[in-house]
Amino acid sequence: MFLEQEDRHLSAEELYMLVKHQNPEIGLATVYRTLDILAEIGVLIKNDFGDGRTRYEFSRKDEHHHHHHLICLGCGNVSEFDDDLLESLEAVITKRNQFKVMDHDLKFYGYCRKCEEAR
Amino acid sequence: MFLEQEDRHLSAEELYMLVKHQNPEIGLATVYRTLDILAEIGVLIKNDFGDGRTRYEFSRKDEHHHHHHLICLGCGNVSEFDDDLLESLEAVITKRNQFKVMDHDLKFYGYCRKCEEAR
DNA sequence: CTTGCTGCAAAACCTTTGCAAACCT
DNA sequence: AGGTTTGCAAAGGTTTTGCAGCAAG
Repeated sequence: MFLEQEDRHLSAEELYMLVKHQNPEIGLATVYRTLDILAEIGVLIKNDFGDGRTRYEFSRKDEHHHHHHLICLGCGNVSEFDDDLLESLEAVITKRNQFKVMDHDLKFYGYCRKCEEAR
Repeated sequence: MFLEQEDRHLSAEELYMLVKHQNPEIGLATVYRTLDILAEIGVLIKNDFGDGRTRYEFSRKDEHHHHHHLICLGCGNVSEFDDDLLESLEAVITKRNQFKVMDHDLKFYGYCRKCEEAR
């Protein structure tokens, strides 16, 4: 399976449709199974943007700590955003809440330029 | 319906079980319908902690901006965490990414004291 | 020949919906 | 009566699983 085609945040169904063009007899289950494996070995990252389906993106190993997402409430498009400041926050939390932070997930919901103009 | 009983992050199913004790003939659909209404009028907040079900918590109007969550990877327990610093980040994002931020959602995954000790 | 991958269909899971019965006022 | 709310069962949407068949070593 070669899903090098896209660099975005696609759902299993969307990937299925794409892959089906190259390989019409593939099954949706195989896509899910492959995606699961790729996520497990760290090639992909699973994301939940609240639209009821899991979305996958490539994990870039040059990122020491992953980026965050800007989710447009108008068109649903997802863009990315880098920021370091949560790292220091984790230390504060660990001390203050007796909670050993392993990972974090930050999402911003709002409107992209196009959708904001259209409002 | 009186779900004053709990102050945590419960799922519809869990609330259903609780309410059923007082009122055994209630249906799960009614719980969902009521929860939807309460969320719509702002009494409850819907949360998605990645365990496949929506979890509800009371919205406290004394919070100008809502808190964030610490989710234990061991026992699944959810605790809360307050921090102001995302407010200023929103301004940066708006300028830098041409993205009008309406809301944000920050979650930390890790281990609570008990689970961390048990590891 | 044995092991692992595949596709298909069915199941699982959470949530929503249709509808008739029950409940107000 | 008229309108609303209910419970039940069925449907919905996404993801997982069982299993027989195919492929590969």
